[in-house]
Amino acid sequence: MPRANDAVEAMLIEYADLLSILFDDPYKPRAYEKAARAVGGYPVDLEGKDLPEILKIPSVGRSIGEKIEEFLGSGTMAELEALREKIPPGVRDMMSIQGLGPKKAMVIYQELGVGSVDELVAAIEEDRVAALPRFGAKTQENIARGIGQLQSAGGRVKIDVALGVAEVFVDALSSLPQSRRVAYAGSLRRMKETIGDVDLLVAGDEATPVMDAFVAQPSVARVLAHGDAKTSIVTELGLQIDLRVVPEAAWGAAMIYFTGSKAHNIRIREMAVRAGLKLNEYGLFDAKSGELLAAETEEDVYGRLGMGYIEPTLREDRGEVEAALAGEVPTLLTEKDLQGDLHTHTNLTDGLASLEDMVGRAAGLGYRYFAITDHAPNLYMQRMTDDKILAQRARVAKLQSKYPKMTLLHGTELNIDPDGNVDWDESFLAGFDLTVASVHSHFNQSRDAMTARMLRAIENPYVDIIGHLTTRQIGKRPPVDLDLQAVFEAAGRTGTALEINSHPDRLDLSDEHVLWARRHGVRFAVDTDAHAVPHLDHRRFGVGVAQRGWLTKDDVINAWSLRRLQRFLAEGRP
DNA sequence: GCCGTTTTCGGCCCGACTGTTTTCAGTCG
Repeated sequence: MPRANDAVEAMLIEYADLLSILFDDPYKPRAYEKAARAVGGYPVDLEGKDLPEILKIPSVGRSIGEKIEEFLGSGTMAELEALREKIPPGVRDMMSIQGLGPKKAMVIYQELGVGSVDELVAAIEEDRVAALPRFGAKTQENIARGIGQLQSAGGRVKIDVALGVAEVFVDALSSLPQSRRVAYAGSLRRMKETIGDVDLLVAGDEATPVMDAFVAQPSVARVLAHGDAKTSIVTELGLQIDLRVVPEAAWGAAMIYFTGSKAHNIRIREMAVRAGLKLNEYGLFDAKSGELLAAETEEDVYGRLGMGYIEPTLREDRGEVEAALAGEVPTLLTEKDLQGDLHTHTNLTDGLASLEDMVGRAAGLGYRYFAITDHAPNLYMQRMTDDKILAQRARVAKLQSKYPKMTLLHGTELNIDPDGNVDWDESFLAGFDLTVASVHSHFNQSRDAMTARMLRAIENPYVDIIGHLTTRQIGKRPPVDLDLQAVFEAAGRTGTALEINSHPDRLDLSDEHVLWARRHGVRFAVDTDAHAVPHLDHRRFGVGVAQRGWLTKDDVINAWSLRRLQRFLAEGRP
């Protein structure tokens, strides 16, 4: 369930959208958007908070504060309701069409009486949009295409898909003689779980040949814009890619700008303005003299603003600017810190690879320990038995002699049944080096039942790690309904680790859940849940989530030494 | 609407591209 903050954020953004449609003043909606972001990123849950508490949120003044208070108390806000009376919700929906903003949406509504995307489609078919003042055939065509894009792709792709596309383009552009440096930036570099469009950056003196080579790539389906500094295309998959070419001397400033996030950029630009400076994609300048102060590396630019380097995964305006100013940016978990993987499967159950192949790849990754955690009997389709899992334990023990530098741990992935019970009795569970417990069915239980179920599993002394807590599958299955506050408190109190499942379809916990859970002292396990050898490399995505959740290696049990991990696993057992 | 060791009023992040315009508004990132 979303926090109250998320509901408030959505309310403020809707209000800002309606203001931008109805009025000309651009600053008022911007103030609401800014406040909305501040609320969304605010670490304290606003549920039940009074006005003095609300006013502690930056960018929230009396006017917005009172609206938030009203909304928290009544679930709605009178002035928002009043604006909703004036504008059908479909007009706001139209703003999600590429190329159609608040002003054009309002003209379409006022002049044509068109108040929904469906009605807009009809109006375009009748050629009525092109005839509007300051519209035209081109504009109508672009809106039509924007609608097509909105309805087909729906926008975002999963991070592994975007990364694959980005790497192809980076390779192609890197081979050009005009390219000095090539990199992807944007939300992909920040490791967001889904990617709306891919941002590419090339350093070079000649933009035109790079832009021409870009639009000539085989997977380009359509060119949206083609300029000297900026070009945008859409691939056959419907993924938009933006390319910017900048002078090499401005690489650092450009990387900061194109990595974002937008909120982060706004924060540091405001800081620059206040210091009498100007920051853009070409560098940091003295506002008066125009003198260039920093541009070549990201470190230079942040340094000149009085901050240390900020990792891309932190750049969301969730406190990283304040931390950097105070010199308190945490040293984030990296792939290299991971000493092992604690959730993996073999072909004894539903994995594709043999025990030997999985362990072989784990050794190749340089792990100091590695856990095999095949499914337990209560997931009946896996056909697990006591004899089979004990035979596997013997095989693991035998295989150990081949890997003197890596300790093999024999574990299992238990099934949390609807009542919160898991497979096997305590004496049998005591025989495992570690256990992961996860929900695999009955996703639609009530919030109360699901929370009780999860708490019971967390309290079980033989459960070491909760796997994929919410069971969401990105774009396919929603998360289960849970009282996360209660779950995180219990996990922190009992020392039950929560998994960050690294599979790009899951990424469960999400970054926001990690931020929330770590405030309760929760420990995490960044695991792959690998069902095949290549899945072991998904850890890069799990590490991305961990970084976005501000985790250091001290927070992550499989970044610890074997001794420390074993002490952690032993704690709480009878 | 918010905010202030340059400001309690007058600013508000900045630049590129498109389309419909004869100098710029709208949109996007």
